Amino acid sequence: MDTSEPEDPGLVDALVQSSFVVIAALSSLAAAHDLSLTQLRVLAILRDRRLRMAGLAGYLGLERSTLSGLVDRAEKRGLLERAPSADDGRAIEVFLAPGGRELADRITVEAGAALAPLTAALAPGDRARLTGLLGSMLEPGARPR
Amino acid sequence: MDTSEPEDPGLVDALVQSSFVVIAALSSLAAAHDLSLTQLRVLAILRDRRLRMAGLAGYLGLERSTLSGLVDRAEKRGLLERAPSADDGRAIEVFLAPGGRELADRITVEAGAALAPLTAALAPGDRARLTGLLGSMLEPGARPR
DNA sequence: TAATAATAGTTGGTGATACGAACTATGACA
DNA sequence: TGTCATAGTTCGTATCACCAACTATTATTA
Repeated sequence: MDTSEPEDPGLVDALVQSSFVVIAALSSLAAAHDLSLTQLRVLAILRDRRLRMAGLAGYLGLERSTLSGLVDRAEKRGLLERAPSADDGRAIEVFLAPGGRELADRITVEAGAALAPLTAALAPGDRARLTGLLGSMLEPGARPR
Repeated sequence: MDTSEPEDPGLVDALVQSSFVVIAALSSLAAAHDLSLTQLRVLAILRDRRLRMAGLAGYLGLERSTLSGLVDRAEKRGLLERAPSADDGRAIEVFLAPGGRELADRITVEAGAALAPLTAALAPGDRARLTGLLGSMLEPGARPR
């Protein structure tokens, strides 16, 4: 007699554990390039986007004030650039500087390698299945909060 | 003509994205209890274990010195307790204080709720499939690094 | 057994991260 | 035009995390 809402501690545990493992791998990859995990995220996000400070803060779930310092440091390192928005005199757009693009590309490759021990544990068919399941879990509207 | 190592940017992307979503949910859950993500992890880890400082640092991938302050603050809040090890006069064991156990239990429940939007997006059969796939991905020896 | 080395944890210094509040400048609107 | 809202920044504070140096205890080994 299964009631409506099935409890799934197994799935929650698996999600949490695998997430920590993935994040740990990315963190150490970031550290290898002297980046914080957040900076790595910024590079990844800006790989195919150009965002205003507030937009980037939204993606990251951070305050605008936090971003100021973050972008400052990344700009000083030649990873990001700032430019005033053409549409809005108050707004500032952030995008990858050449150095940032190069690093972002390299990190994308390295991330695949860093996670290979995980993905390689699955048969090709299972890899595709997992990709599909994660994808449908992330479908718009599903995000917590 | 598929060569030996299939590239799977789709899976890597899905893993990274879902991990960030899960971690963000846990972070905001932690913040709701005035905890950092690391402190939340400590509570979760010590839920069924009693560890020395170095052991806990190992689980978390942090330096021992980082743990000292972390445990200090948590101890001051009544979440953790320290006790000298019976076996080794140098070692100190850390474990949940009553307040920490209560909070850890509550957070376990809330984590399930926080991730419900994700897990609910899947049919029961898919939930089980996903749990299985993540589980085999995390099988011993698969961990990156 | 006495001297040396290794280990456990802490302390102190530094830099990055993140927040909130207060501030400036620009845009929206009434 | 005057008021209000928005975009970013700056400032102050607390946490997080690292490293190097230190104390205390345990292991080695000569």
